[in-house]
Amino acid sequence: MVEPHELSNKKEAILYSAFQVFTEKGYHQAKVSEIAERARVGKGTVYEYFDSKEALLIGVIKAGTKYYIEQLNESAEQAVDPLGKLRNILLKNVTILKENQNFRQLINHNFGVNSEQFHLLLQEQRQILFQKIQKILQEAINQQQIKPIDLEIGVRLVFGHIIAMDPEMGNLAEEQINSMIDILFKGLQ
Amino acid sequence: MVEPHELSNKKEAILYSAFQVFTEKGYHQAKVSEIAERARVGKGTVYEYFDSKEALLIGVIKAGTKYYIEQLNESAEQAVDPLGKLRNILLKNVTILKENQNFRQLINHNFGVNSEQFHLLLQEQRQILFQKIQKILQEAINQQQIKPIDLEIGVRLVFGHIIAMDPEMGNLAEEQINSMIDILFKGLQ
Amino acid sequence: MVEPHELSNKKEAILYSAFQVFTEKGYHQAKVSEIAERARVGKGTVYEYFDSKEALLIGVIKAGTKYYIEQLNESAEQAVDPLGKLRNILLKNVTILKENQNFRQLINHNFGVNSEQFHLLLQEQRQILFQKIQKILQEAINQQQIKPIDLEIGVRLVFGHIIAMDPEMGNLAEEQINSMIDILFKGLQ
Amino acid sequence: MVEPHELSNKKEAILYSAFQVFTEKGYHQAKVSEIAERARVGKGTVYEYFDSKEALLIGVIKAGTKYYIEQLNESAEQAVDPLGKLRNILLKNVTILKENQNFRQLINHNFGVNSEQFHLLLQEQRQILFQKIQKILQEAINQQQIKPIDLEIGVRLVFGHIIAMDPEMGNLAEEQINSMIDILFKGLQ
DNA sequence: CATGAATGAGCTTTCATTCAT
DNA sequence: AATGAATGAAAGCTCATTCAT
Repeated sequence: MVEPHELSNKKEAILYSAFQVFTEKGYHQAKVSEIAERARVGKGTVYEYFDSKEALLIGVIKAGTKYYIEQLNESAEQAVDPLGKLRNILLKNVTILKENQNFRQLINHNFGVNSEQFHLLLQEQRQILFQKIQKILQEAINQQQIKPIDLEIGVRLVFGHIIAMDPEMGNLAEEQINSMIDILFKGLQ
Repeated sequence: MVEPHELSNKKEAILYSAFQVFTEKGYHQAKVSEIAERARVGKGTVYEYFDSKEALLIGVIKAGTKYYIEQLNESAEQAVDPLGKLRNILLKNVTILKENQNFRQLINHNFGVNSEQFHLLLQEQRQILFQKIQKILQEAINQQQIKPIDLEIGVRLVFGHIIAMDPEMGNLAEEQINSMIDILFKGLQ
Repeated sequence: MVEPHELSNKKEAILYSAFQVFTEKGYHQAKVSEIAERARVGKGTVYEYFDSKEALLIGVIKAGTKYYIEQLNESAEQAVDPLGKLRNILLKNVTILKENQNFRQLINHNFGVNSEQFHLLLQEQRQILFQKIQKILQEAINQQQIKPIDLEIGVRLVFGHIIAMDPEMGNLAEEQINSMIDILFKGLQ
Repeated sequence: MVEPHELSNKKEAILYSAFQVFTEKGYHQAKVSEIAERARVGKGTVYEYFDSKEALLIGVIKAGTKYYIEQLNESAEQAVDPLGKLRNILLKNVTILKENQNFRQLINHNFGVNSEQFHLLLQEQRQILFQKIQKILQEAINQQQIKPIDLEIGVRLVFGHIIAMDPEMGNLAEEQINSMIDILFKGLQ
């Protein structure tokens, strides 16, 4: 485990430390002073790199979702046929959430942050994911792996599955996860 | 639209006013003083009826989820066969969320409230809903309307659909909603 | 032990209940509502009999010091010669304070009450005690039991002894108390 | 007279300003905001140096009693024989209390503060004084300046004298004070 | 670039007191 | 005379942010 202050550059140290603190305590309970301490920098230094506590949250979320989407993309690329890609995305998603429950908490526990910017960012990130899924679904339709459906609906169904398999509701066996995906695919065929 | 202070009894006026304010601003941004003002009572009066700001949030959530679950139950009862009930619940859910977007916000915007009690309450309410769905799925299996599946999986799939049809991601036409439900049912058969 | 609410008339019940609560918690920690409850009357009723919380404290102190001084007087009267009276007063004082430690606390714990009236009252009561002592000392001088001293000094010395024998600093054996009085008398002779 | 804000360091300015306000108004009537204002610092700054309002009171008392006991010690050291030391302590005590009536008020007016810590501190300080007196009395006994008495009693008698000579009951002439001390010594011989 | 001492706006909560019944 | 629901002033404390060094 890397400690925040061991990171080479200060901005990253602050970001990582903020990730930890926001995750553990939630935005409102998190203190800038604690973030600074864990990053082993002065409180003022945090403000050299980020305009405000909220900007810090935004930064953390940005870095987090970037990583998340990259991971999903990578795992998608390891399959060739569209349904294989979709299955990989769904499986990987469970893995990421399970291995990194903090990440989930980071977003959920901070949903209460009433900030236009925060919500726009989350929506934006969701859009990126949605477009990826949409593209895969279109391929699947083109290759007649699933019947032609309204893509809006398709994306939502996949997203619903992502939520349905969230380890926060309790862990699922590999087998159960695959069954759930099978049911989705069967419905779509 | 009824104004909070028009409600006959003070407790209800406070509860309703709190609902509005929590919804609009989120828990942390909400001021007890504003809640009191809108309910046209003194700040102290709020504390006559609720022990703390948090107790007020709990009260609001309790009233809200009670209403929500009652509505879903009622609409379920209007069908006789299990899949009909399930369809009704899913349809009604969309209607409730659409008509009452505040309610969604109330829960989402306050998810960040770091309170044991708050999370327990939400979990408890979700359990009630889950048990209802589980019972319906069992009936559907018994009547051979769907194939015998792991109920855990079944409940999650329905829950995933509830999320997938959330009007917050944009409104869906009646037709689209029904197709989504059809896909679910097809997957389960 | 008599409970406050068993007293025949409401004013006394309130007074006694106030005595208990002020004693146990001190003036600032005492709540009018608790005083009312213990006296088994409504909060409003307290205000029928006393203008304010402070007036209630004054009332309690008045009743308490009246009792205290009466007791000292009575015990003084049980001796005939002045020095005997003085010894009795000093002995009785220890007994009262020991048996009724609450009474001490009532005065000490509320010394912080920053009220002109309160301090005047205490001073007034002290004056009454001082005059009694002064009179006895004068008699003792007249009867040549002690040498003629400045009465101001004499009164203070007796008062100092009262404090010196306070059971709050720890209990003294009967024998120790008498030794202390002997030392005082020897000094005065 | 030095104004609090003229003190070189902030902590001292706050301490002195707190001393004034606690003295003038008593603990409960004192507002942290007023203490801050008089020290010409922000309210938050007070909390940088002291954890709470109560910690501030403790700090003030500590500084005050430290000064008080140091003064008494110093004046004791200016005599060689034990009874001389005792006389010096008693005389100095009157001077301190007279010159610094606030100090007395600080302790008396705050006796009502219902805090374990506060009372422990006062008791502790009283013990220090008592031990000093006890040691002197023992020396006096050893040197046969007074007859061998129970030291517990001796200490109390001296303490009673300290109270008896309190300028709050009215000023005493130098001569009167010395007579009072003479009476004590005569009693002890 | 880096710091952390200083700041003060802003919030929840308590409770003496009032007054309509 | 008796009540207690309603009130709102008042105060301690937190912590994001600033800025002089």
